[in-house]
Amino acid sequence: MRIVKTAQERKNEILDAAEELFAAKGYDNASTNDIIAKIGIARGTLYHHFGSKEEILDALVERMTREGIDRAKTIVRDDRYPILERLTGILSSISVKGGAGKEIMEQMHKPHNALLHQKMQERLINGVVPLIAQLIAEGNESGIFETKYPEEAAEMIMIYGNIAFDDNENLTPKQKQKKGKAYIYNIEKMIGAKAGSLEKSLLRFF
Amino acid sequence: MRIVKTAQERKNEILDAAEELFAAKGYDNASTNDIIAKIGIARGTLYHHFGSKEEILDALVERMTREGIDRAKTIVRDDRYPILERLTGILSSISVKGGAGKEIMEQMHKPHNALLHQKMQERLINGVVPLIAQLIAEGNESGIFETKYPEEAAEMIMIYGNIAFDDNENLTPKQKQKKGKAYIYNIEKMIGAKAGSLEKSLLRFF
DNA sequence: AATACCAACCGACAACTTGTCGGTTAAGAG
DNA sequence: CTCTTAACCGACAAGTTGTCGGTTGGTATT
Repeated sequence: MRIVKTAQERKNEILDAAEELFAAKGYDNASTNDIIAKIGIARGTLYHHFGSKEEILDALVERMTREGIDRAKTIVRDDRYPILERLTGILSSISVKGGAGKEIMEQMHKPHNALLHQKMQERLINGVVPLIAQLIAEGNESGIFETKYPEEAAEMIMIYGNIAFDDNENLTPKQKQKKGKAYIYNIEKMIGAKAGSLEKSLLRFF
Repeated sequence: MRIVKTAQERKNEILDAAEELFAAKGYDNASTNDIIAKIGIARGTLYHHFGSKEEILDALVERMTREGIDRAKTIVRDDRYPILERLTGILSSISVKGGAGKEIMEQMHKPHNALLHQKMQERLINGVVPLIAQLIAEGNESGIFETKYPEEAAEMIMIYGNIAFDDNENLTPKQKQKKGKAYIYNIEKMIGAKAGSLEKSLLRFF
């Protein structure tokens, strides 16, 4: 008797396997055969649920980024907190962004994961940049920031943040800390925030 | 009678073909068979000159970036020009960076070129960031800039510049111009340059 | 409780990949 | 005129993705 599951269950099962395998071997080197072997299904079954290997990757990227983006959204909208706090909240969620998918993040900058990396980056940027931009614009109006280009500043913050805190395994803790400080310092200057205001607010998160 | 060429000649021939094919179809979708068919050599010949398909990519990336990096180096070292001019010189060479390899740049952000994209980015960053950092540090000493973190500011400038002016085909000229202005504006603020000084210097290039 | 339907499942197979390897040949050295 | 060797060749192994006709388990219908 063959085992039958709902499409949703099976899809998740496939994504779970893909996530592990892509993290361990990279997208290029993990084959669809590896996936089906891992969960014991036939080739046809895999392609019944996903149209191609890349479609699996897309679904996985979607699943991996959804949580982070949703969290960022709720942070931005929660006006119980001042703008500064909400901004630092997002920034810290960017550089942490590990949590569950930490090991995949660590593998991501490796060459054989270029596609995964690019797709995640694109989704994170599209999802989070508008949120940061909105916050900066708000801060602009309320007088705590001052910049002519909130949208572009947000892009710069997000893109750099995403790349710079990515391939950092070879840095000492001290270097990492310096890099983080410099990041905050540069952001403050760029959006015209009072020197030290972001850093101060960021400290409250730890 | 079979045609024999020097290793250098043959390698360039292979890289030429690879460049065209990767630009047209992407690295993933262009096969080694496409390459050897295009120049009429046998499989074994290709692998006599390059150890793997990825090695071809690496050599190609090296060839494509070498010229730009060399140019940036000479710009930085040429102290006949003031610091401001040298900095804007590099910046414009980043966002232009087209010239010969323009069409490949236009294809580069597409998904099937993620690896090429990543490798070029890495090389450009490693090659150019130290140059920008040095310029900023010099400007710092001479009093025209003011920042605590020249190195990190340089990273941010380069990384954002590289990504932002990359997938821009879908922007109107007007939007592009705004983006460019914002980029310069943000850099000025970040490195503590006098407002408008960079932009003014940049105009002299056109 | 028999019937019919269909989504989930299967695995052989086609068509392609990359990389290997033993053998061949042009061209220069001695 | 040989000898050596770097450049060259193409058949082949081992693997990859995606397809497709056919099977089967659950579920709705009567």
